[in-house]
Amino acid sequence: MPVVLRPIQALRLWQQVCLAEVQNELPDLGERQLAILLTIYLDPPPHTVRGLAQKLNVTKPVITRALDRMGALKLVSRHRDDHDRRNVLIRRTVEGALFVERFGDVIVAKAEELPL
Amino acid sequence: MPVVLRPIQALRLWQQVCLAEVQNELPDLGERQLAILLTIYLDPPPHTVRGLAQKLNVTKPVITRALDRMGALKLVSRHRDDHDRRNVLIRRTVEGALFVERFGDVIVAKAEELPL
DNA sequence: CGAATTCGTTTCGGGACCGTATCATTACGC
DNA sequence: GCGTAATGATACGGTCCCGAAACGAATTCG
Repeated sequence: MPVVLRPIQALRLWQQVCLAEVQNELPDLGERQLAILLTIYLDPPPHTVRGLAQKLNVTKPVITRALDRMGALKLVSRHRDDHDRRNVLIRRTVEGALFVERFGDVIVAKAEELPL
Repeated sequence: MPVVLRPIQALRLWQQVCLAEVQNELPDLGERQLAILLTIYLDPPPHTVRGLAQKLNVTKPVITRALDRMGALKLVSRHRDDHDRRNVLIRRTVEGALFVERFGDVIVAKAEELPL
């Protein structure tokens, strides 16, 4: 069953979720950081700096710095690749999984509240 | 017909839209700016700085600065209220309406592409 | 081996944004 | 009028982020 969404509903949904995120006191990740985080949690591993940079069409330092910030928040973790020690593999964390899960729940909740 | 969205679909949707916004070259508004813009275009007028600040639960300078930036992008316009010249009324613009409309279309398109 | 390549990080200069406090202007009660 | 309240704008100090360039470490290839 495909997801049916009219433009006005789509915009309302986005507004409600943005409002919820702005109002809560949690650290709000930027659009780029959120895109990176969701990619790590939704796309199949392994994830590398270069791979993420290509997927998002941004430069590598953007990824490095986003990982610094999200790593400090324990949302992701970095590990050297033993097969090619130049690579850094980005992995999920328990905290990150929880964060993403809650975020998904917020979207679903706001979608259910949408006026018809 | 309520909007039905499972968590995994919600997250995928958010990821795809974030990716689309990050990848396009257009100015990317922050989460707050987007929340303000959508509120201006979705909620009934009139809109004032104070009203928006209350609705978003942020301080007034946040609104003023966001309006500065979005005003420079021609997405909104400011006008003095003739009935109470302390007030500033925020109004829509043609460019802003186009921006919002196009944004809604992106969300709808990404929703339709979601895997089941 | 040694040079070139690849990967992730760091540095640098600059811009965007925030929160607090303060300001100028306008409205309103006395 | 005059003081007070309200509105939006501004000043200041600080944090975060960006893009470009340069860098160190690891790998590949001649």
